[in-house]
Amino acid sequence: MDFKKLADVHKALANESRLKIVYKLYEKECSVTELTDYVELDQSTVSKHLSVLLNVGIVSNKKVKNLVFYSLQTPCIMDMFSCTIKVINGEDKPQKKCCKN
Amino acid sequence: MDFKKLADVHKALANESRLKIVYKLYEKECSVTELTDYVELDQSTVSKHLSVLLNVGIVSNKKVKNLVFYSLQTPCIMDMFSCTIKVINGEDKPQKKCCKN
DNA sequence: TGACAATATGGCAAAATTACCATATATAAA
DNA sequence: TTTATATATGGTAATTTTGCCATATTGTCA
Repeated sequence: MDFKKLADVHKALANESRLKIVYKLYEKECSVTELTDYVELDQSTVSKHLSVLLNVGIVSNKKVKNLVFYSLQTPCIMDMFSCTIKVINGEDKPQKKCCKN
Repeated sequence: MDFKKLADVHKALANESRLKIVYKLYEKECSVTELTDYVELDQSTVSKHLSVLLNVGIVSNKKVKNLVFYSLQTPCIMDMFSCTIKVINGEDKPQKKCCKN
């Protein structure tokens, strides 16, 4: 088990602003400017957040004219969140599985 | 959506040593001493890692004599990891879900 | 080409995280 | 009670993360 890589993915998700971005991208792909307006942080900060998500493969991007659109590469992430929310609500208990494959 | 709490859960998982602990606890419940031997960190460090996991509800503990046993409270976490690993391997692609409920 | 808009990068200060040491606390056994 | 073992907590230095500003880069359009 590569705990380093596993930790890196969770690190990418361990930030409120990046989580907001991921949720937004689940709705639709967005340009950096759209995301910057949405999360209300400096454009350079958003750009860096996006590179963190890009580096672990959670998002992908494509250039259209002078815009760069980001999209959620791994919808799987949203299933992870449904588990995370169960953890928050203390809904999962030993002997049960929350999302069976 | 409470992005703060969501981020806190992922923060708890955003550390190699805590991930090792979670995997170990998936096998069986362990005392702090057992976990300390396993991850090879200072006992006080392990104790603090455990309190992080405890605070977000990922583990629970119980006292037996002068030992404190920790156990995985949310097996759901292991399903999250199977998704995380797909992210790492780039196996998930848009339009597909990796772990359907 | 020049001017402009969108995005990325370098640098920095503040804040958060990590792991250690020392020590406090609690429980058990002698 | 004394001693020993297990766990938790306070303090601190090193490292990492975060977000800003300034600026570089890239692409579009006139």
